[in-house]
Amino acid sequence: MAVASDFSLVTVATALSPRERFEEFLQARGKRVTRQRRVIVDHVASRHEHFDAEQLLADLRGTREGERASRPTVYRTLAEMVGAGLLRKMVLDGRAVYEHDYGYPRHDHLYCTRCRKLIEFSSDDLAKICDAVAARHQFRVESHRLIVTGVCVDCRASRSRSRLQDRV
Amino acid sequence: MAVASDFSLVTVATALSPRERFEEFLQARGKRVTRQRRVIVDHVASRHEHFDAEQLLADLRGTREGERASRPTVYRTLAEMVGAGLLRKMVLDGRAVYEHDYGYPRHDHLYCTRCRKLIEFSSDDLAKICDAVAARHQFRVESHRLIVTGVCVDCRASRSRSRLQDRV
DNA sequence: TTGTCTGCAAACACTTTGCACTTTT
DNA sequence: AAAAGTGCAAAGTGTTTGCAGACAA
Repeated sequence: MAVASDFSLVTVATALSPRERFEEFLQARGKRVTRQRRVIVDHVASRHEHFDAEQLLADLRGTREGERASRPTVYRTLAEMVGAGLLRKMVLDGRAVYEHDYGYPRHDHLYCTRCRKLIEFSSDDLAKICDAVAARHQFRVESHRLIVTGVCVDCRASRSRSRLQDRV
Repeated sequence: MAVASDFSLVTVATALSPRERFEEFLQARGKRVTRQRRVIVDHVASRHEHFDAEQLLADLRGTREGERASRPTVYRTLAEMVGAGLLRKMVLDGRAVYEHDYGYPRHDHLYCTRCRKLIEFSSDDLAKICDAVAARHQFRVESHRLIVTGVCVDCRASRSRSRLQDRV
């Protein structure tokens, strides 16, 4: 899945590697650094695309024995990584999709309903709008999520392809 | 569930009642106007809050025989109402939540993670941002959805209440 | 009458959980 | 050794589907 790569340099600027950060997070709360957790963070860190639990599981199954993890462990570890601030979770078409959140600037998405591609973008004005609205309602903002749904350039060109059902 | 009611007057300005609009929609495509479909549109139209399938089902069960509908029929009819432009669907905490979309201006939401209340707001600037971003990516916008997550005034006041788990 | 709709039960996709065993600390 | 983690199988959610009988047109 294609992803805007303009942000990759930022990652380099991060002090700890995702794996280090995760281990620190685990140790800080008496959790253990297991083979499975290492395998999962490393695998996730090695790729920059959006992914879901099932994809990750399939990827790991494709690797050699000793680098795998069961479905429950994958789900449990993804949840921990979200807690550790390594991943962000969003729900799309009924299943959870994850993206990197460590060393990446906050951003939102354009979502193509035909090919299901996610295109990242960020907007300072958007944050201002959220703050202004929140202030008006005396609401304390923790985060926001904007998804702009439509059709991407590629799919506008090749309109032959049958449209996938919108299940937003 | 409390909802900003600033929009209610707009509803009055609508030409057809939700029920009429739905029947028109059904007839236009050879679908039938059944007792269940009538019961469901009427019930939904009689209330202005956000709701999910399970709530609607429970509400109908509380009414007298002859005004009920089975779970599959409720789900099927909600999907049709979305198709008819009567309802908008959004996914929150893992289940579909519906709100009126007929005669209501487009808006977005503040979502309180403590009491799970949805507060509506609308912003012209937001639409401009979406358009600008889309133009930059040659993306054709069909819709957008912004959810600002945080804590509402009421919950900020009564902080005693244990925080519900964030499952956005 | 004819074809759609309904309700039931069963199937679904995705995710979580109970528990005996394994591993890290 | 003690505590936490793993994998399996099973259980959950919320939602959808196959089908026989019910009903609108």
